[in-house]
Amino acid sequence: MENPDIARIFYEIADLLEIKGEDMFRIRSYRNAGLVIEGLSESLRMLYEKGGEDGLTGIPGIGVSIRAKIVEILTTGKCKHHQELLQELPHGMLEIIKVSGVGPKKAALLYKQLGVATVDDLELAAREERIRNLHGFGEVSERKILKGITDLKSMSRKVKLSDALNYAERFKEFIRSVPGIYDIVPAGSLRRWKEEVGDLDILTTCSNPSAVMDRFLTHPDIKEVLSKGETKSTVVLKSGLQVDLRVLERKSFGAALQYFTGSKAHNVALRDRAKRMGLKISEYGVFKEKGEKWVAGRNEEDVYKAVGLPWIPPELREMRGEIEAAEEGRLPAELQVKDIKGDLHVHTKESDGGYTLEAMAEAAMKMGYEYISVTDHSKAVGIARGLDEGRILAQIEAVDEFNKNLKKKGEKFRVLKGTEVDIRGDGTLDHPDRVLTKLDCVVASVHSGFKMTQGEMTARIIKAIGTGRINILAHPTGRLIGERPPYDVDMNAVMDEAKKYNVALELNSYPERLDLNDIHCRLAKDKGVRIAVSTDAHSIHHLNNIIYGVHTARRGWLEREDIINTRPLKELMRFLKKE
DNA sequence: GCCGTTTTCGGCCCGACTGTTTTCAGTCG
Repeated sequence: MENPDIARIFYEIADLLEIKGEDMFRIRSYRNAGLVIEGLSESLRMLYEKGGEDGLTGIPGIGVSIRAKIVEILTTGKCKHHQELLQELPHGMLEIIKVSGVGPKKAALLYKQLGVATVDDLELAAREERIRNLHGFGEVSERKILKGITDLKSMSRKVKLSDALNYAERFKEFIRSVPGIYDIVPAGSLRRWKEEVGDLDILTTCSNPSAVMDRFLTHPDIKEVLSKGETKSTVVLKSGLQVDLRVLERKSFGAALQYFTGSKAHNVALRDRAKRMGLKISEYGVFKEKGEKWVAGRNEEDVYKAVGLPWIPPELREMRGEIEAAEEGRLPAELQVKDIKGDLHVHTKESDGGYTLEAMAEAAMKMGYEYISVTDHSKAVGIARGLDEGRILAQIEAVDEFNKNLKKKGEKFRVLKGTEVDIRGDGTLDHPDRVLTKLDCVVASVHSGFKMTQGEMTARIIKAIGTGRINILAHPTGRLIGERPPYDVDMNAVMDEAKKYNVALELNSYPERLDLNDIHCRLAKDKGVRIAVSTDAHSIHHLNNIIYGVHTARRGWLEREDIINTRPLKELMRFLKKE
């Protein structure tokens, strides 16, 4: 049982209690516990193994009762309270409330009156027009339920951050032409740079609100308008992505931006704090004197200032201790793209890249970098035309030659001799030592055998680290967002070993990878393990993906000092030589 | 169920939109 499994149990308890109509605040506690657990950087299982029940104390939102349930789940694999609730209410109820427009109250009524216990029951009841006669329902709600079921079945997955950014840009362009417009800003999880985005929240301020709304609703990508009002409309695009548009007065822009950026948990905590200070925060501003007097809201800084906090970067607003850190003045310094001095994971035409060494270097120089490390695949990755010993030795010569020419021209830029050497199934490396010792930067990674058990995979990677020949462990979990889950590896053990052998873990900036993720980055920081933010570029254009890595690093609370490729070349070389 | 710069009891974030109602409950974010 790992954190996501435990969180799911608490979410289900919350849902089931809500259907039963129990106390709202108790329900919120369970849901909040789920949120908190999902956001933890350490595994509850590990904490419990290390420190017993005491190891689980002090986690905000986890009190005596929920802590006992966590222990119960960790030791027995189950939670009695959860099981009992599932005895009382059919499991299908958890699915029914996922149908848009059907919440816990309606689900309970449908179950009580019509015996609807599954989504299939619900569909049948709607088709047979049995729902319209219930109190609080009508023909329209019946139709909506049928539609909600269809949508649920064809539910489009979340979209990748990079795709969401593209959509947001297109809407910005589209709305920009409306006269009297001041601001158009994407908020929500996109502004927090979350790796996947469920829906798009766009915020506008305008002297003519209805014109913005009218324009928005005519966007050609819209498949369906879910709701429309004077200040808020919701649509679904042909791609299945949901987009919300809010129109506000300029006076409220900061408060609205704060509110719509979320996360929800962060906002709840912030509002709670405001309340304790005799203030009220809404999307319209910060108010005092029983919500009568507007005191702030024009910009975000003012909102945070009103509750005695410095501005908190959006990437940190996940309720992972950012409010306490803000209060104590220990928020991480924001990593900037310009802090990155070079890219340590770059492919060329020699393996599966699209450009020559010279072209990649030139592109990197244009970005203002001081160095790149050329890291083509090794022979085991046949599909990528991985390099054997002869070819990598030739590449080493080519790099030396290229650097010599740079020097002649008075350029300070340097190309590091590198490899992305394959970690074979048995944990050995796919180049011999006599090759690896000739290189400046050895990046190692797993490209096969993803189905190994956790024990096997962890041993494999630890063995590779233990060779002492590796500088960077690339895409450490192997996941592809929305396509392939991470392989099963004990990241705690890998990090401990990496620290011991001066190996940095990569934060791969490919939008499909973002591997390490934010939570693992935070764990690495806590453990003092170094990170390399690289792009794994296969083309000159991919070098720009560094932005995704930088913002993910921010989400993981990483600062410049935690990242090896923020160092100038000389200092970087000291790390690579394990000095 | 959690939590505490007024509290170990008594609070707990706030507002928009919809459909079914004749003033509001439910849902959603």
